[in-house]
Amino acid sequence: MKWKSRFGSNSSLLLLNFHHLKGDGFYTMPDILIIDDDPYIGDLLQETLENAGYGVSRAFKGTDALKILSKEKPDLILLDLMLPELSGEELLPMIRDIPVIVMSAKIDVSNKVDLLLGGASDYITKPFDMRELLARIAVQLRKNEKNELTFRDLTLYADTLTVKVNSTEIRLTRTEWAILKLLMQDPLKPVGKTAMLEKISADTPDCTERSLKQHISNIRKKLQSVNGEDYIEAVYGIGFKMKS
Amino acid sequence: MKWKSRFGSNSSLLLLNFHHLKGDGFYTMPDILIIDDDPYIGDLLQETLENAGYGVSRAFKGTDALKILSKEKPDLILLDLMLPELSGEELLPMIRDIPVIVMSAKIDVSNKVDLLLGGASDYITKPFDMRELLARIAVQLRKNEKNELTFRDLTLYADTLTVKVNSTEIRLTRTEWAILKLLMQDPLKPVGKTAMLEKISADTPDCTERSLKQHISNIRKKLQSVNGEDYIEAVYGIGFKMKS
DNA sequence: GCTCTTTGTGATTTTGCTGTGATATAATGA
DNA sequence: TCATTATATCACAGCAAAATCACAAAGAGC
Repeated sequence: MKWKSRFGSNSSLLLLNFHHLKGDGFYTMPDILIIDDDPYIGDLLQETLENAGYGVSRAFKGTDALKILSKEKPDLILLDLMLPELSGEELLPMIRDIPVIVMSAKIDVSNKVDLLLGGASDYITKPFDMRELLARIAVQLRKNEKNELTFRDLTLYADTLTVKVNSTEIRLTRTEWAILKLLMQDPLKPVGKTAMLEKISADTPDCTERSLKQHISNIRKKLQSVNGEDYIEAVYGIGFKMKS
Repeated sequence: MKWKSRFGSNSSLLLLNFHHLKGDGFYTMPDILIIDDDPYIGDLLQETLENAGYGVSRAFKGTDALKILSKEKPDLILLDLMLPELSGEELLPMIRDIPVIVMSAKIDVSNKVDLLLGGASDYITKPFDMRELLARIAVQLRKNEKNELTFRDLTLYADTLTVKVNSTEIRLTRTEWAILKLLMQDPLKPVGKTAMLEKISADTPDCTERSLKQHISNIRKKLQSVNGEDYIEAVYGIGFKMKS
C-alpha cells in the first residue's frame, strides 16, 4: 500500500490527509505547490487549500521551486508570475507534466495566449474569489486524473483513445494517439522522428521512420476532416511540432 | 482515480526539464566566474551566489581570468570593468560562447550600447540589489540553456530553427540558421567567408563561397520581409557582420 | 470461414532546400 | 575619371525531404 507524507509538515498532521478511503488502500488528496513570494497571499491560499483537503507546500522564490520540484512531484502548481530571482515566465517552461495555474495581477490578452502556449493549464487574475480558484483547481486535477491533454481547441483523451476537435470527437488508433500525445505534450518544440520512434517503440516495435510519416498523414487527415485545419507542422530536417 | 506513490519518491526527476543536465545525467548547478578586483564586493557576490546554489570561481585580474578560462568553462561570467593589467573592455571581446554580465560603477548610454554590441549579454550598474543581479543571471542562464541568441531585436532559436524579429517568427533553413548564428555570436566582428564555410561545413559539405552569398541574400530577404530593415552588413574584402 | 481495422510499404507527387550561371550594382584604387 | 573587383539579386535546375495514394499483410471480432 502506498503511503505518502505531506511535505513540509510533521507526521502528526498526516492523518488529516487520509480521510478518503477507497478500495483496499488509502486514497490521498492531491498535493498543491504554491509558488508566491507574497507571504500574506501565500498563507491565505495555504489555509484555503488545506481546508479544502489538499496537501500544500510552499515556495517563495523560483529557485526554491526548482529545488522542491527536483525532489517531489505535486499534482498541481499555483504560480505567481512576479517572483524574485527566477520569474514565473521563466519557470513555466521548465515544468512538465504537472498542471500549472498562473496567478497574476495583470494579464493582457497576448500574455494569456503566450502563457497557455508556454505550458500553463489555466490562469486567474488577482485578486480573485477563492471559490473560483477552487473550481479551477478541481477542473485541472480532474483533467489530470483522466489523463486529458489540451492544446488550443484539441483535447486528447487517454481512456477512449480519442481527440476532441471543437467538441467533435474523433477516434484514433493506438499509435496515432501516442504520436499526437508526444506532439501535444510540448506544443512549441519540434520532436525528432527518431525520438518519436523510440518513445512509441514500446507499443509498436517495428514502426519505422517511413511508417511514422504515414501515421502523421493519417492524423492530419482525421483532424482536417472536422474543420479543414492542419494542426501539425513539419520542421524540415528535424521532425514535427504542433502549429501555434 | 489515480493512485499515487509516496510523495518523497524521486521519480519526478524525470518530469522536469533539466537544462543543466551535464555529462551522464547528473544534475549540476551552473558555475559562475566572478571577475572583480575588489575583494569585498567579490566575497559578497560569492556568498550570495553560493547561497543561491551556484558554483563560484574567482579572478581578481584580467590575466587571471584568461588563465582560468583556458582551463575551465563557466556557464556565466560576472565582469567588473575596472580591472588591473587587463581591463574589462579588453577582456570582453576575448570571451566566446559564454554569457557575460558586466558590472560597473558608471555606465553612460553610449557605453552601454558599446558593451552590448561588443559581446556583453547584460549590464548592471553598481551599486545594485542582489535580487536584481540574481534575476538577470537567471535570465541569461535560461537563454543559454535554451540555445537562444539575441542581438538588437533579433532572437535566434536553436530548436525550431527560427528567428524572432520584433515578435514575429521567421523560419530559417538549416544553413541560413548556421550562418546567422555565426554572425550573431559576435556582432561587432566581421566574419570571413572562408571562416564561415569551415564552420558550417559539417552540415553543408559542398557549400561554396558562391552559394554562401546566396544564403546571405536569402536571410536578408527573409528578415526584410518583416520591417524592411537590413540587419547584415558586408565588409568589403573581408566578409560580413551584423549592422550595429 | 468472413469482415473490418490497424499498420507497414512501394510508388508517385509535391514541396522545400541548395548550388550555379547570368547580370546588375557598388566599392576600390590608379 | 575609368577599370577592376567584390557584392547583390534573379531565375532556374537538381536534389532531398515530406505528403499522399493505393495496397497488402497481420490481427481482432463475429
